[in-house]
Amino acid sequence: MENEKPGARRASPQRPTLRDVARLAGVSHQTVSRAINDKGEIDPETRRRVLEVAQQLKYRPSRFARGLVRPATTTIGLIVDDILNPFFPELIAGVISAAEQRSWTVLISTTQKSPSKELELLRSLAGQVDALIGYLSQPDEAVAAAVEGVPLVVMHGRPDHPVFAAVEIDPRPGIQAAVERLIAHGHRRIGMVDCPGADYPVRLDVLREVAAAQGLPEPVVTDADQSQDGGAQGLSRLLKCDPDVTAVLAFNDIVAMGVYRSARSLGLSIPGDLALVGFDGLSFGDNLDPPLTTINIDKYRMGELAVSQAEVLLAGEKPPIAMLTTDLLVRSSA
Amino acid sequence: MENEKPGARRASPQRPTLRDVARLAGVSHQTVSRAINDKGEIDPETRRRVLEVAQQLKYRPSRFARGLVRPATTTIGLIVDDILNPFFPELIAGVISAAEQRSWTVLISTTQKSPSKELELLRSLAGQVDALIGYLSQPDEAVAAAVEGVPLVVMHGRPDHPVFAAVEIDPRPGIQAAVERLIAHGHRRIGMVDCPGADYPVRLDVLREVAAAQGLPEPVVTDADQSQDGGAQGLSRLLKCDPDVTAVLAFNDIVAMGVYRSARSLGLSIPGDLALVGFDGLSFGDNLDPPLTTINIDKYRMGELAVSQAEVLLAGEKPPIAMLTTDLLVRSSA
DNA sequence: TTGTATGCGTTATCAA
DNA sequence: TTGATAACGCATACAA
Repeated sequence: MENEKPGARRASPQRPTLRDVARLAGVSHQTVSRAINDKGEIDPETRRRVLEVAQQLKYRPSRFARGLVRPATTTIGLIVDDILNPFFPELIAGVISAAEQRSWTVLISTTQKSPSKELELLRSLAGQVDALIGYLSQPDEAVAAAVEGVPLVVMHGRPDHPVFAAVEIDPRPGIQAAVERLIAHGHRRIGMVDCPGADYPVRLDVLREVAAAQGLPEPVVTDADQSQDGGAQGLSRLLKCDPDVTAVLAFNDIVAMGVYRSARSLGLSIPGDLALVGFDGLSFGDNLDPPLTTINIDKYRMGELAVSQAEVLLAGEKPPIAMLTTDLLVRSSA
Repeated sequence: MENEKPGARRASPQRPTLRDVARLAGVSHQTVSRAINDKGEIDPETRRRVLEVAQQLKYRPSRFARGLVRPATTTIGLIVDDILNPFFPELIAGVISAAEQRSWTVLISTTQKSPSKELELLRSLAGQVDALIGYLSQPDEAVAAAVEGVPLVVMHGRPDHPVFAAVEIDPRPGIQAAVERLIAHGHRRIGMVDCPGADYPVRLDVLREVAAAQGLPEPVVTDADQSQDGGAQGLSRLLKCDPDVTAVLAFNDIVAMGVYRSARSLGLSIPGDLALVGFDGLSFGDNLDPPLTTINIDKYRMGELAVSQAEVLLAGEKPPIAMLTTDLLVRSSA
């Protein structure tokens, strides 16, 4: 019996299917499948003909239908704050590389500093992937609700969450080394341009502890926006609070760049008048004048670790927090 | 008739399906579907029960099965050279934003400067997306074979290809403005640290034309690797060729950073002894000392344009090349 | 309110 | 070498 409506039943501009090709080539859809997938058991001539028709129809297999039938390929989603911050590309590179090793594919999205979009993005991505990795800012409960059971690895630096896996940064070794170096250079009054709420364990707390342990006076602190402008304003505020500060720890390298600018306009030389230590170990810090001494994080490794965590999650277990250490990358600003 | 093997038929650790949940909840799979998708026609109580079972089973709908049945969502793949080069994150941001506006999802991959992986990546990605956008280095024929009919937008700067769509950068306005500025500052002998093969239209050619049109002597050129080291070596080679060069155009900002370093070690001040113009308009150039004057490309817009091109391709047409202009971003190095 | 039957586009099995 | 036929997991008419 002939089918009345070959392909006319479908909504207008739809993609051709295996059956469409089959019909036009006068074979069964199964034969087309053989041709497309280069299976052996097929006459070279029919193969050629089928392929020709397929090309003419611009046939392309549906990834959904394939996914349904073929052995599972795992896909992970990665959400970052702001891809323009050089911190993330390195992290992303680590994630991609680790995923590639496992033949996973990764889907990347960014909220571009608009935290309001985070939940929505999380929700939409959660429907498309097997696991998620995120540098997030929304509250854990909201996040948990949004991902609805999809395994999630967080890197946002937060206390332990019951179901998420996490990779965290231990700022202590780096801060310890930085403080020791500052002391060795005669500094005692340390200031910090902080960006509260964005880190855990909290860098400032660690700085205070280390300073206290070394017999230093309580560090002077000012809160700033996580940006160059924030850093610039932060330094002038810091100096207004306490003009005797001779060394500054910036929340991160971006903030540190603001400190450079501010120092320059204040007529302060680095490291002569002011020693400066950044945080993150961004490579471009090496091109600042003078090159920025900074507490380094292995961002690439961080991405790799996140993928490992996701792997464990996917296996149905909850891994312990993956800890990443820090060290001091000595350049010239301190 | 009872089914003998409820779920035992499947390979061991497989994901639960709608039917598994249905069985455990003692309802039909259809009812489960209703509960999961929050359809109205369902008793709140059974809904609750079903959801509970689903959660307990850690049920998550298959994205493939959904994709098969639901109205199509389009996914595009983006391949870049090297996500660590700050040029790309901006471009990526543009792509993501434009895709988001269309409710498309983006799959990002990078070859990390390993061109050999490019074709393989292309092939694998081609199977997972509806269209591709790529900053590629392999020959067009090889690329065409790899993507096998998947619509592709290229940004690698190459002569027109019969089936790919393209977005290209017109370096002329920027170079014109740069040369004029250099002339206004008394420069006549211009050098270029070039990275041949990576651009089209070729920046060097344009520079030559512009210089000639302005009655300047033929620019001195040296070929360099597209990296900081390349830039550093490039400058010393350039100066060895012609010690009278007073102004340099770098192939891009990364190369320009190498020029800075080299100039510093040569005891040359910028812009006093040597005027320097970069290419790309990377934002970090503003933090160099002195801030880098550079020929700017709107990278974000470039990403947006690529998505538009993809959209046209997806509609079955081949769009004309999208041209992106350049301008001079005057900072202080020239 | 709930269940039955059907189809989405592909691959795999098995018979012709 | 080819072609029926049956999954894959889900959603949606339509029937109960």
